[in-house]
Parts: sequence; C-alpha cells; structure tokens
Amino acid sequence: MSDLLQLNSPAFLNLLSPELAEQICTAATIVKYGDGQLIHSRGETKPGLSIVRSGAAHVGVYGSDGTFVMTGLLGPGECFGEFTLFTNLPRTHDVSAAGNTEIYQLSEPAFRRIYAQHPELSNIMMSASLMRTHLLLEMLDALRRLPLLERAAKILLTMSYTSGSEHTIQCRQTDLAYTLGVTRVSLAKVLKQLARLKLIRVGYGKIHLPQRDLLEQWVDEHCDTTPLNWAS
Amino acid sequence: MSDLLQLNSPAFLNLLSPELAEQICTAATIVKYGDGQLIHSRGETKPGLSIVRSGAAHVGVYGSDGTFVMTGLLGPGECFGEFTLFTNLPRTHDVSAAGNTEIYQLSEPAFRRIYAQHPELSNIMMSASLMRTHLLLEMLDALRRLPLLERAAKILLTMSYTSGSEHTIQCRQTDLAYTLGVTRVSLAKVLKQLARLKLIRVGYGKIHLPQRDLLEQWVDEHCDTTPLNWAS
DNA sequence: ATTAAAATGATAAATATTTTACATTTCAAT
DNA sequence: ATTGAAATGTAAAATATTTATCATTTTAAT
Repeated sequence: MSDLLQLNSPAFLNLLSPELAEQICTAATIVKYGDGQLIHSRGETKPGLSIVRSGAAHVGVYGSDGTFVMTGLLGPGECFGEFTLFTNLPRTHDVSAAGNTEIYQLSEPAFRRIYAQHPELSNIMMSASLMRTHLLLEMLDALRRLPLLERAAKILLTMSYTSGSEHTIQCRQTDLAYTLGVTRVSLAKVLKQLARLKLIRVGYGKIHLPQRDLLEQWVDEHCDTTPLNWAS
Repeated sequence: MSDLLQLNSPAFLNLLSPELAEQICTAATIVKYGDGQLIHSRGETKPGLSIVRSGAAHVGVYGSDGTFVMTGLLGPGECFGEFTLFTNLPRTHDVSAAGNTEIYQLSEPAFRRIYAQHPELSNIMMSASLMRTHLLLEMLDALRRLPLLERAAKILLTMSYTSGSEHTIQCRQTDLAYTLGVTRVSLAKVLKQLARLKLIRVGYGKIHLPQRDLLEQWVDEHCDTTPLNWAS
C-alpha cells in the first residue's frame, strides 16, 4: 500500500462539480475520431482545451524517423491542451485516437469565459497539473531506477489508471517498448515473464490485465520507494 | 534553434511583477541552510511555498538503501512546494541545500492571503507548473530515446538552466549517474568524452561548462526531435 | 475462404552497461 | 604539512540490451 502510483487521481472532469462539468461539456464541440486519427499535432498554435469523452487518446511525439514515442494514454474525463492556454507556445505533443474516440473540444474564448466565471476552476486545474507532474516524476523514477521487468509492470499499471479501461490496454508492443525506452525484443522478453507470472495476458495490439489487484500487489512488493506515511 | 530545451523559462520569481515579488518576499521568512542540510523531507505534511533566494536546492528521493536519486536542481528564483498547497498530500520529495543556501519560506496562510489578493498569481503558477511539466516530458524523452552521451549532455544543459549558475553545476558524479539512470562507471566514461569535446570540464563535486553556448549547439545538433516551428 | 498487411515470436552475433575491485585525486580538518 | 574521508579514475569479467533477420500469428479487406 505504499506506492505513490496508487494515489490514483481522478480524471479532470470528475474533479469538477457536476454543474461546472455540465457547463463545460455544453460549451464544447464534440468531435469524433477514428482509430489512429490525429487529434492534434506538435507545433500547432491554435489554443484550446480538449477532454476525452469516450475512447482514449495516445499522447506522444513523432521522431524525425517517423517512429512514435508515446508518453501517455488518456481515457474518458482526462484533459489535454492546457499548455496552449497558459503559455503562448505551440503544442508540444502529437495526440491521436486509440480506437473510436470522442473529444470535447473547448475553444479558447469559451474556456476563458468559463474560467473567469468560476474561480474554483483555477484551483482544480492547478491540482490536476500538479498531479500530472507528480505522475511524471514517478515515471522518471521508474525509468531510472527499476530493472526492465519491474519498470514494465509499473508503467502498465499506470497506464491502466489513465486509460479508462481497467482490464485492457490498447497499444502495440512497439509503442510500449519506446515508452519504456527499450527495444521491442527486450520488451517481448519481459512481457513473457509477466505473463508467466499471470499478471498480464499478451494480445494482438493490446495487453490484458485479468486482475489488476494482483498486478498492483506485485508492483507494490517489487518497486519499492521509501514508503510515504500518508497518515503522519 | 530547434530544441525545446532552449525555451529557457524564467524562474518563478522573475515571472512575477516586481510589486508582487516584493510582497511575497516580505511576507516570507528567510531561512539559511548549510551545504547538504535538509530543507524538506518526503512525507512531511506541513504545506508552504518555498523559493530559492540564493544558493541552490537538490530535489530528489532517497531510496530505501540510502541512495539519493536527484530529479532536479533549483537555483535562485525557482520555487517548490506548490504541491502541498494545492493537493492535500504530503511532500513527495526530499529537498536539500547545495552549498550555503537561503530559502524564502512562505507559510500557507500567508500564501493564501496573497493568492486571494492577486488573481494574476494563479495564471503565473499555472504557467510555471505547465512549463515544469514540459521540462519533465523532455527529460523523459531524453531518458528513453537518447544514447548515454547525448543524454548526459542534454541533462547537464537542462540543469544549468535551473541551477542559477551558468558555468558550474554542483553535484557529485554518483548523483548525476542516478539522475541519468546509469552507474557511475558509465557516467564517468561519457563525461570523459564530453570533456574531450571541450564541452565540459570535470571537477571535484562539480561540472564546469566553460561555454554553455557550445554545449547548447552540440545538444541541438545531436539530440534531434522533430523541430517545432515556433513561428508558424 | 483467401490474401496481404500488421503485429508478435524468436534467435544469434554485436554492442553497451553493470558489477566488482582497487588505485588515485581532492578537500577539509587537525 | 599530514591525514582520513570523500570523490573520482580505471580495468576486466559478467550481464543485459540492441541490431538484424526471419518465422509465425492475427486481423481486416476482398
């Protein structure tokens, strides 16, 4: 029970009061994307807030050789694009749909209007952003400190939290490998090990987590950081 | 000129209007720390905002074996502790002084008062937080994609941006190695290479960057991500 | 049902990294 | 100036990862 990852933060949309959530969804346009379709590109400058309505979104960067490095997988309720609203900088990531996906697209003016009307929104966005920072720091730590087997388990678990679906993670081994900073060959090896441990099942274009609690427990036991005493 | 790292974001304190900065510094207590002294510990719950006044702060986590994994180096004007103000969670990192260091410690009530009085503060904190997220994503990318030599160069450069001193980075090779996710032996090897390239000079407990522009240029040429066209 | 494209499975040689061990240098305290 | 602790320098064997191929499985489209 010690792991920071377990502080499974609720998605942005669920942090809002029902009224505010309602208002935002109403003000937004719902846009549908097919599997693999590009939602936003790195370099775009048009600002706006996006929230996953259904499906999931892959966030990452295309290298100059065309390879895609995934940095995150966002499920329903998760938002992205805040960066464009609070800094005058272009988008830093490519975002594409994982399966059929609906996105609430909120234009900058609409966002500003709501933001001005609801002072509590700033606190919520701040807390969401800080939570994300925190997850990133955990991910960095995993990347640096954990052997590949543990690293893979931990990141699969993290992804399952934000992906929306508890038992299936939609992504190719090639992408996962890049996310973990290793080659597909190395990844395949550890996936097989995790499968032997009955923690996952490897599918075609997806990884199944038959019982996430088991994976949680395993990660907990094997990926120690100094336990935080949340009660203290 | 393509690299995201080059978007050398100003420190928090410098984003504030002079009046606001003044008010914050006045409201805060200045606390002095000697080299290596602990400023905050992971697990602490007392909230508050800290800003480096002089010197520098090492941010990281102690593993259960006592080893320290540094995740960042903060110089004058940089802040930390926002996490404790916007989430009800304990501190997630250990922070210690690198050399003689002065910290502005702003209590939660003082922060809240100023925060309520200055609506623009929320935007600034948001933008600072998002910038940090961004740096972390860059760091993650470097960790995953770049060979050790390039990775080391890039992270040294990043550290030089936030450390306050342009030409010297205060940290032991052991810490740097952990930060890069490799052993000291591997790190030493690439540091020697970087030194041969005249990009750095290795000291005792510190690394010198005689000409940061040279390092910048080298990183730019060797650590390609798809260039962002900032002008578009 | 057949087929082609996409993804996974698997292997071996080449390369990189870690581990382990010990030598040397630097710094600060006497 | 001397000394001990802390940090860096270096080397070789053991281990892990990548690279480069090719085979097999799965999926979706005809």
